[in-house]
Amino acid sequence: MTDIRIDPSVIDGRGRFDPSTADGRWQRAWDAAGTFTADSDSTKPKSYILEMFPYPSGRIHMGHVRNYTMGDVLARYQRMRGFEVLHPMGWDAFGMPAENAAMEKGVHPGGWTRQNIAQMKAQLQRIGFALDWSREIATCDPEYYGHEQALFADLYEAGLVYRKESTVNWDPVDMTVLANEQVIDGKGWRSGAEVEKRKLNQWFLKITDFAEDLLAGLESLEDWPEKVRLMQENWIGKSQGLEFSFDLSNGDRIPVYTTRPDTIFGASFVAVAADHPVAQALAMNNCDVASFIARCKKGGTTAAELETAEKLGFDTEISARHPLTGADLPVYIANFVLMDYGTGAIMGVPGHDQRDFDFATKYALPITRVVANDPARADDPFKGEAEAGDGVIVNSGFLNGMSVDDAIQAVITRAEGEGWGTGRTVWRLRDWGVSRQRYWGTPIPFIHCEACGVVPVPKDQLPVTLPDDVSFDIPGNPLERHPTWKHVDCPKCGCAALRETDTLDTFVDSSWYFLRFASQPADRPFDPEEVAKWMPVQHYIGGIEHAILHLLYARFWTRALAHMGQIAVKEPFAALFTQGMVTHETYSAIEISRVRPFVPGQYQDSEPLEFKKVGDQWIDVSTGEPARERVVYFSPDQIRREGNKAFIKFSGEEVDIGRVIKMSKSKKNVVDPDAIIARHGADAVRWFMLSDSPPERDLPWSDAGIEGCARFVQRLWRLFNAYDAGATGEDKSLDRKAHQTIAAVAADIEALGFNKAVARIYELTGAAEKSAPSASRSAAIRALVHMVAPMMPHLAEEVWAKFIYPTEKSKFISTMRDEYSELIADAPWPAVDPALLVDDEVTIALQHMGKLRDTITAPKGASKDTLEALALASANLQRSIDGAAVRKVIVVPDRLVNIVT
RNA sequence: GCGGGCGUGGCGAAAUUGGUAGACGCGCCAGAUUUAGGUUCUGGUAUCGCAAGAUGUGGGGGUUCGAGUCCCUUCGCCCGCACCA
Repeated sequence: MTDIRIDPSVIDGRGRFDPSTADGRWQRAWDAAGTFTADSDSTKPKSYILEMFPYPSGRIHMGHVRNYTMGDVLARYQRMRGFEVLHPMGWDAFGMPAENAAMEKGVHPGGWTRQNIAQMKAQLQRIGFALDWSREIATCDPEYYGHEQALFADLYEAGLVYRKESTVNWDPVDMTVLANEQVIDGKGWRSGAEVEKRKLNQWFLKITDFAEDLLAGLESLEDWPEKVRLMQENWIGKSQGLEFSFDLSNGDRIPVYTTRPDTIFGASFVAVAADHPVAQALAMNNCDVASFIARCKKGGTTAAELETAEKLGFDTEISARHPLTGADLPVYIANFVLMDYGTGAIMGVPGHDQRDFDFATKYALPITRVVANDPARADDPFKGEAEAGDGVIVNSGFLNGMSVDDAIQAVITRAEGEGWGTGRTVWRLRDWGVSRQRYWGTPIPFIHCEACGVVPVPKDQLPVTLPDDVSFDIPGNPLERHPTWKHVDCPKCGCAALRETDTLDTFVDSSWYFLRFASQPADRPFDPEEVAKWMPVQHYIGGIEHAILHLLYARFWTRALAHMGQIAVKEPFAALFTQGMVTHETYSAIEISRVRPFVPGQYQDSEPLEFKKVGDQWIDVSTGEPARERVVYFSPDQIRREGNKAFIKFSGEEVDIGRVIKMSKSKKNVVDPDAIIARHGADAVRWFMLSDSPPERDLPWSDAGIEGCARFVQRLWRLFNAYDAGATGEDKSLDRKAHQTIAAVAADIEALGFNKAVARIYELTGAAEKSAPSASRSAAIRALVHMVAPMMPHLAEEVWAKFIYPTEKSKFISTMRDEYSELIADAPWPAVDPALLVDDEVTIALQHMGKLRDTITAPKGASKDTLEALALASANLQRSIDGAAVRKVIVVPDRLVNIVT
């Protein structure tokens, strides 16, 4: 333990807490003492607290501050509860923004990233987080991604890695692959060219091998939010259905898959995906088919785009024989059928599937009802949309009268009996495509040899490091066009071969980083024994935006490692918490400007710009042409608020106050944590992050709010300043309040109800302020210092060192050594006396017909008869009853009496 | 299109198993302190009403002695959708 030796003179003498000196003082003290360095050999019980590590975009934003403050409170609280806590921090450092910066600013992605990391680390340190920086990792360091390459090779050996053709967004002008976010309205974000779908040979991870297990595992994740489990369940999307084939008039067969075999009699067409072999075969000899398929390839690859795109179909003029009715159904090629799901072909049942309904309506195909609410209404017309709901089967031969569920079983049984189909489980989950045609990522450690095929880079040659000498002035993958990097000798035969130039999806980097935090040997990814000491993560905190992909991938990766025997746990995160965003109102004004550039001489130089509104359009008065309207946003520090109005500080012009939305650069509604910390100190910001809004909900930032928090920091300082170690006398009600608060705050923190814990601390503070000096009051103040220590650690250390530790040390140190450790960061959570948790008096509500008429005070645990007698003695209650006959009296002990007349 | 979520004062919100709706904070109002502003302290603040009282948890309906909480229905807003991290 370090000796702190605070010189009282350095602590602000004007009676105010001064974060500008105190924050740094205690951050240095924790650092010097190694307070937050996790010891994996400790005999204490272990607790691993983890927040999702940040992408080093340049600056810490308020969302990070909120996220890490929550984790920090948990980490510090757990330490006070006697746990050895692992609370690490690192950087999810690969990704596109670095390449974008390289293209826009001409900097190297690595240099840009490392500079950002240095800056953001300094910012995090100024907030005073209890982090073990000795375990810091950045995924862009070869020391990290080299181990990742080794793990990838292990997965390959275990048969969980393979290559296949897959569709990407292709920008035909920039000749480059585009991410979904780089496709805007179907066009490339830089070139503006119409994006095409293109097939590439890519690397995949067999996450579908674990679909059943990933689904089943969700059951055990009791401390995950229900909604995240539901989202994952839907994402995995297990469905049971029927696979069967249609015989075609041209002699082919088309296997289709349906989750609604009960509606098979309602099938009026068959549709195949544009990539379907049947469609591809037709395209060979028919250019109409080929051009239709080309048309389907336009547009992006996102689910939303595919499913909202206008339904397009091409009648192949082939017919398919219905296996039960023998009817001939037309076969279409359709853009809404996906090759990746099921068999890439469907039976179209327009009556009971909305997409099929839209399609049938457009191409005038029959729409037959086969499910009805009531058998008598078997021929009711449709009201402009499909009916996907439950009901009774009608117009369906042997199925008539059955429920949907029974009919599904009946059709599967018959199909299997007659040999024309089989029941099959299909997953919505697809294998994870991890190939990225980019520079700034983990190189995929494989070599392509003409003779030997795909050969993994031997482990003793890892890491495969990225070359530094790359340029971003030409589109495309710099690794692909690097003059030497990809040329290597085949590790097997020694012949000239080519290195894989794809890099790994950055989600791979974040799928195992929590293991590397737990254990960091130089020669392998992690030490299983060390990992076992810490895993699983006890609390994992991050944004809801990761509810599906990151969390599913991390669960998969952990399972895959367990499958290979490398670790023992299957679920990486025992408890998950998804926090809300930090929001701020927006300030905007409409800027109206001349569309045509100003041409001297065309009109008078001195002529003022004048616009008038004609209908919805602004018109440039001098040219008569439509003017350009543009929304301009202003940042909060450019704005002065007055009542309900907002003005630009500089010009005094009034602006519109917009909605409270997530802080974002484009809307300029960001508040920089650094500026706030410089002004109010770290503790005020931390307190604000925890106050008011429940942590899972959005937190609206406000200047008034942070100022209120800064005032509360000073209010606590004054209360702690009034601490009297020698005070005597007992204040029983304050004792009760203090102990109830200690217990409730502990419960709130454990349930991550920080806003509630904050409210209780306010209440106890108010009660302590109002009470006269007494031993009880001094105890309440000591308890408060402990309780705020996880939330406002700098203030807590300062008051501990100045007001409490020096005076109490000599008195108690022999008997209460732990509580009186020099740093409050090392102190235990205050003990609770259970006898003080219950009140001896309670307030009883008196109701007449359920309406409140009076309240009385009664001893706790009073009998029903006593309460009834007390209630009937109430004048207010009697006035309401007004002599009516009492029919019933409901007494809820310690709560209420309700008279029914 | 599919999936998920959220609606309670001027604002952020709280409310064991259904049992006093609005704790706590912000803002606002009044007063005290201060040379002034800020700070600090005291009191008030759901709505209507002088009051008694009535109304009130997005809207409508139901169950119950009693509903923010349970059921049905309806409206509004937000988020995710596989190459953003």
